[in-house]
Amino acid sequence: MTIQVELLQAMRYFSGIDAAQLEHIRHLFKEVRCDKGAHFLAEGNYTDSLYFIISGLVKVYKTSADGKEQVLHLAPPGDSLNDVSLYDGGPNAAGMVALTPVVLYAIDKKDILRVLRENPALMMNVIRALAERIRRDSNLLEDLSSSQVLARLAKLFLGRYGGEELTAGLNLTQKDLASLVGSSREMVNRSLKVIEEMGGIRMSRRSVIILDKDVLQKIAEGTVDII
Amino acid sequence: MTIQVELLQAMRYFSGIDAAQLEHIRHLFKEVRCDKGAHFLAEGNYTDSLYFIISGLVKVYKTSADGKEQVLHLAPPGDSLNDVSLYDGGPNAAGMVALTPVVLYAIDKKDILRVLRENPALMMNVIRALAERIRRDSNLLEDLSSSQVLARLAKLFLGRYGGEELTAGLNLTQKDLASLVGSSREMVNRSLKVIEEMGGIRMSRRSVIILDKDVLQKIAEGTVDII
DNA sequence: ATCACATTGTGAAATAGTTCACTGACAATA
DNA sequence: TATTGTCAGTGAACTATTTCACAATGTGAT
Repeated sequence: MTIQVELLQAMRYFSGIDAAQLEHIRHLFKEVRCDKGAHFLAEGNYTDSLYFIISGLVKVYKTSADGKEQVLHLAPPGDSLNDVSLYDGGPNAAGMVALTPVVLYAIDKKDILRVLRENPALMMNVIRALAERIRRDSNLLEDLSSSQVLARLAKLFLGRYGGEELTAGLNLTQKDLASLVGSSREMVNRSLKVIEEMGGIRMSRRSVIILDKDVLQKIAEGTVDII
Repeated sequence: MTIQVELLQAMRYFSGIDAAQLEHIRHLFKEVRCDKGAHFLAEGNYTDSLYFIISGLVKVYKTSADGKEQVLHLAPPGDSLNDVSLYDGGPNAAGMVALTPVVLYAIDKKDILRVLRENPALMMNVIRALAERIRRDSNLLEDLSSSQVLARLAKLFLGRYGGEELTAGLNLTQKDLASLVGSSREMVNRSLKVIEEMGGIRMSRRSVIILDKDVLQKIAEGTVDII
């Protein structure tokens, strides 16, 4: 339950901030542990904390009126969670689930806002982090509206989406993949088969092994015709 | 060509910043005028300026490999442009076109960064502005991947997208509407007819008049079955 | 007024993706 | 080991959307 300064330094927010300063604020954080599968933050609610991912992987998603889920991001360690509602005062903009066991450091809204105000270097870090996220989101947006499922899946495997490359240990189901690329489970299943036949991946239960990035690259570009 | 402090105060970045401070930095801005239709910022280029919209409307868009355009935002006066590349150091994340004659105030990257560093209140404004944008983008993202064209069009007319309600004076073509909702011109044409028949809008060349928001609301929710 | 051009309207064919319905495979646990 | 439940595979019907092709309409420039 002790908050470690070295772990804080690995967060995007605190990169380049010196240990002495972090030493002063470490007491403001609380460690939170989530089991795999835990929905620890619900869309639409008001949660007055900011979270940092120390370890594990978090799925950030939105659910539409008709129940369809769209994954916005697979957040790896170093990422912050729930920034948006903190800074714009609105409700939580997305839901979060732990895809693996997750360790978070949590800090109260009022505390982090105070710390920020007193620390311009930190604010610049936040600004950069938010800017990177906007770029990522708008790339995803463009992609979702232009390329087709096959290409989107290939891009996913190339690590173009969540920022993290998908590894074998993730244990994502085909349904998960579907909501990552904004499609249906069946479509993902069929597309995976195609990519497998082309030698890009090998499928097995709850995991996909990447075999040939060049093949994926070609599929991602839509250069390939499927017959 | 004179930069006016009162106009600066109307920008999201400078809201709540007092006139005396703005007086000190006004000399850093340059006024830029764009004709309607001018593509004044290209995606992928490096442009070391931040822009503020004083008047007019700017279309912010991305173009995919196969030439399809997706509109990210219709930016109204008060908005800043090109923030992302400024803060993350990457190339321009989107292209920009003036949809009307536009007046911008431009400031050099190094200048605005210096001003920011010296002014924590300003930084907090930036953080809030970026957070609002992330929320907007992720709503758009969810929407594009879930609802269908008819519903997306209705939402567009309800002002749920670009943040601004579409007015008659905009002179958008059906092709423009298509790239706003991520669809094709023909599909937009047919959908507009449907909405018109239901009494939600009245169409005329290059403009759409909103007649009945309740009808639009129902269409947006997907409550309506089209026969 | 006329010509050229951009915009709009529309049918029909093609396509991508969804949904449904069901089967088989696997894994956990009782 | 039997049972239960989740996950993966797959055909078939259906739906939304795109694409193509072309006609009609309006607009601006000369």
